Amino acid sequence: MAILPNPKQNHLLDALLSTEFDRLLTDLELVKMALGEVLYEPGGVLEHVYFPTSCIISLLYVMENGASAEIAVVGNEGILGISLFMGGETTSSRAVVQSAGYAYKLNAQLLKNEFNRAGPLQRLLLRYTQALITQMAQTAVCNRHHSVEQQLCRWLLLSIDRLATDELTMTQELIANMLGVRREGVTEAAGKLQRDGLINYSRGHITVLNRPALEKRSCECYQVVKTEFDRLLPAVHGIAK
Amino acid sequence: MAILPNPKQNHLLDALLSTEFDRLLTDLELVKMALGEVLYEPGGVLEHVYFPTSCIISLLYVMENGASAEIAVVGNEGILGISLFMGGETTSSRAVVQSAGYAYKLNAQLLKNEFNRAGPLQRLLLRYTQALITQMAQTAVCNRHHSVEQQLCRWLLLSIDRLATDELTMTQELIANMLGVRREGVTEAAGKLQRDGLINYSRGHITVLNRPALEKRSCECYQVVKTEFDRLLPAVHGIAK
DNA sequence: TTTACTATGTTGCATACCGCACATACAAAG
DNA sequence: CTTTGTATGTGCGGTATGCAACATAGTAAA
Repeated sequence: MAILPNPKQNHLLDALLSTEFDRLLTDLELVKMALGEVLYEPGGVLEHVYFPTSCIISLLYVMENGASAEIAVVGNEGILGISLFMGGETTSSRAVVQSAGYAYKLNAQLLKNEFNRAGPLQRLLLRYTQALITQMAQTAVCNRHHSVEQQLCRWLLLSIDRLATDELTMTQELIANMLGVRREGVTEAAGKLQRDGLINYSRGHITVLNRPALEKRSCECYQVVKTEFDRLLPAVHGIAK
Repeated sequence: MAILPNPKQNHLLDALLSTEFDRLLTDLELVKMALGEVLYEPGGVLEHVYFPTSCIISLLYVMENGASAEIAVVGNEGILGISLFMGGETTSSRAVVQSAGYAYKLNAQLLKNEFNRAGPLQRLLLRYTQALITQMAQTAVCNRHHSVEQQLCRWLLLSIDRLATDELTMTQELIANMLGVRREGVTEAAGKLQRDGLINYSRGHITVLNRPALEKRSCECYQVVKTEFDRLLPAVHGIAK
């Protein structure tokens, strides 16, 4: 069950050329990520970046009045800390562990050095950033136009895509915070999905039972994001040339 | 009144070192941008990038059902076509001229070559992209939590910041498309702002009369975006070292 | 001046979501 | 087994916005 953690479980690390990978390998530190752990606060200085293998990180913005909204999620397909190499120096949103698991931590300066070689790793990270931009843009659209149910479907799909399993550990309360809606709204939408046999949940454990049906009930946003990630970041396995 | 167009009116071009600027100068082509002109369609191949000097470009996503939402705006502080150097090759959203004016057009390959030198221009473009990401993220938050009036204020402020003037040529119908709300909603919000003396409008011409008051009525999103642009892209004037 | 068009104003109704209050049900700890 | 806490279910009123239909008013062309 518990798979032995391995840096190659992160798609970006997996896509590196062996020379680049070897340069970083000794500095990659395996860390356990606990649910709810806050990795970055807005405005903080970036000391490390994280390559998730089996956890999911939420990027969220918390407003002055305390209300929040998720901007994007990062899982084993990506890296947390893009503003490091984009030049921001500081983080721009809060990063919270949404699903517990493992990640590899890397010193910020080391990644920056590698990025500045302007080689395959740089190109790979920029492509990933482009995919992340698509996810953010689609989140904006989704927030404007789609119902809570549609957004919940999108959110569940994006989450299970980033885990090996069809099961999530996540209360409705937390999902509501992510989506920036009321908990009751999530309860209602989730209740419908459960009655229709698409999902099953109980006290913080959600299981997706009928994935195709969930995709149908979701808005187009899920497919747009997924397609763009697949296009920009195909499973390249060490051939990021 | 009509200022002679000059590439240096674009802040990114203005921030370049003279050696870089000189390499590009002869290939910069001044183009007139007409209101409503569509520069990119999603999925299209990028043949040119644009450096606006006196126009504003809207990046918008149009959904399957025809509804739309603005993702970000690009004016003389930026460049249209970031996915070129981010590695996407194709554009990911529709780009429409929101306010007529001028821009400098540049062959995509030339910019790509310059970007790949991994020098000051690359760092500048990445910083700009980071600022654009902030704008998109904030749009997502704003769409979730703020009223039409607040969003209208934000939108007006972001727009006039990107022009030299306090006047915009823009019907309420078009603003509604950008914000992804009903035209009536804009009419109502704009009517209130006019009654309170903050703006003046008539048949597609909007004048901002009381900018500080507009900032007060806006949500925090405007300041967040503005602060981040100012932080990442101070007026450097040829010292992007 | 008249006509036609486009932009803006207004009203009525439907609905999705919010905020609040509280009921229920499951689960872990004593 | 009981207690306690957390997760989920439900109902009620309020509000913002959506959808639709139509009125008015500038502007420009005939």
